[in-house]
Amino acid sequence: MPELPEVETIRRGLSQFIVKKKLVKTTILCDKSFIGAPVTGTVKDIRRFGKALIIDLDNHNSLMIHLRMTGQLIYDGKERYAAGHPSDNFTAKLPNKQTRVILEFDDGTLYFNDQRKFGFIKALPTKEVESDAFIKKLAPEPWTITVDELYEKLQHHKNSCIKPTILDQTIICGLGNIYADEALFLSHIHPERKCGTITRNEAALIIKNAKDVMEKSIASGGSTMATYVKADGTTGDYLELFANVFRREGQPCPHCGTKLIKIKVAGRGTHLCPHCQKRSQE
DNA sequence: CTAGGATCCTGTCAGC
DNA sequence: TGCTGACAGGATCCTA
Repeated sequence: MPELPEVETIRRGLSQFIVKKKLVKTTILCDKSFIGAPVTGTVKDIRRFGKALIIDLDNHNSLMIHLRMTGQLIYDGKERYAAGHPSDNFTAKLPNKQTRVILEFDDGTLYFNDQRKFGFIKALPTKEVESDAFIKKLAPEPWTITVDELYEKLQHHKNSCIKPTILDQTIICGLGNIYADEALFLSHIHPERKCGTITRNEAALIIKNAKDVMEKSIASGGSTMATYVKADGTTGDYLELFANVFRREGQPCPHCGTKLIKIKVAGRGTHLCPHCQKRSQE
């Protein structure tokens, strides 16, 4: 799914199209993709908490949207704005087989597509957004978390591997599978290092690099979800240009030239340089 | 309490 | 061509 930078990019992009527009009708094509009762109203603002988007209406109702692994938001109006999990749906005719919810506005239609149905749209009163079970648990993002807070949390999970721990949104918020691998690579930390072995300086490094890699992605417009057309006519993923290690197994490490490898850590595909990221402490 | 694995669901791809 | 298993940019639930 889109991680924090992609969701932030969607927030900014979608705001251009639906703020001040009126949501007039909701069509639910998959029951599990919409929680609560449909609402109508004019969009006042779009907020983001971690990887969740909140669309606030002017009548104290809100829609919380989480794209999870394969969610997409495609606004079809005078022009089309498409974002989320990259696929042909961005340019396809809509609705289609993967369309789960259709939100009709006064000047366009917002399609919520989600191949695996893990994502959802939830209607709730605006005042209950911040006390929502998911939102409430979120840890601070890399821009606001302190080194002390992350370091202390890692000590509470001293026997867990560092990678799945920084994917936990209640530990540090915003990282997903791509940016976790990228941040650990830049920090020269092996994804299977036990949290108990991570030093205070290394915790600081993880925060700094998570921030750097996500800022770089936001600055380039959530580059990892966009596609471009290569000289030979085939499409490429900006992710290929952006990532140092993600989906680059077999290629040389940009730092030392060693072949990058892919392993499995806590069930997730994990990319690293076996030379730059040592399992044992220096 | 932690840590690990299974699970939700659909689709694609590699290998036989 | 058809089948099978592995895998997938997330998060929760269950078990030991």
